[in-house]
Amino acid sequence: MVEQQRSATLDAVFHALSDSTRRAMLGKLAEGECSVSALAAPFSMSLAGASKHVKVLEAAGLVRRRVAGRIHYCRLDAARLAEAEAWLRHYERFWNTRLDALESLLRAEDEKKKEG
Amino acid sequence: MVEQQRSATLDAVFHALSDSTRRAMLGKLAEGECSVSALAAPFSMSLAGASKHVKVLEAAGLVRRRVAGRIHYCRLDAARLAEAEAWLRHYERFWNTRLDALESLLRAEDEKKKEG
DNA sequence: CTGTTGTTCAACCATATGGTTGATAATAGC
DNA sequence: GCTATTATCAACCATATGGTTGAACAACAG
Repeated sequence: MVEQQRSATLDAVFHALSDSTRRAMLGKLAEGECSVSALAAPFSMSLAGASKHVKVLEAAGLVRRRVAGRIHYCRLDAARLAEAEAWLRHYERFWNTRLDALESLLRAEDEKKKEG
Repeated sequence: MVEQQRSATLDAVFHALSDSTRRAMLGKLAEGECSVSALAAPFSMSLAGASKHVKVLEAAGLVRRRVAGRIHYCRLDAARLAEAEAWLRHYERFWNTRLDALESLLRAEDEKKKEG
């Protein structure tokens, strides 16, 4: 059940990251806290549309919101990004392992040739 | 234009990763090359359905296919995973920076208290 | 040749997604 | 109080997604 939860989290995080508008928003948030309209500004899109993107990021746990008066300030919460990265890192390890295995295989072949 | 291409690639890769069925398939592929039906086996889903997932992974460049007779062998191509990880790693750096900044801020506050 | 296996394709369905507009609510400034 | 600003909500639209079934096709086994 914990696994399912983690899986659902990864679903949401990766889905949130699969849109370039949202990735750009995260890029801006990496510079610091930001209002929703400031986040929306760079895009030729209605504010309501941008607001939906912010909600997707929020639902994925990538963004947190602080309401001050009529302004909603958003900031990055990188913990979930770290989870996603950890998932990917597992495959990086596999990838390196395979490269290492290939390399030592080639080296062994090389030695054989020299000997023969 | 190169940026747009990279962006489209990330779109596809993150979208491919946003489904737990596809992540599980990648998990199996990490163990080694695998036929489509072997990939489909663990899921209570039609073969045609599973085949669609494989195509999504392939379109994202995460999986490569080798056809031998009637069997389609798939294998992981981790290069695109590495790209996605590189994107995430940028934010990890930001995250660490922020933590470091916070830590030194707290340390400074602490020093002040001691002095005062 | 026949039958079975591995796989894709096409058509279809329900639901999700990314976007719009117009209305609504809350707050700040005059 | 009136108006402009910040943001959400609700309804709607077109398209994408994840799944199904049934048919097709290629290849191996008898």
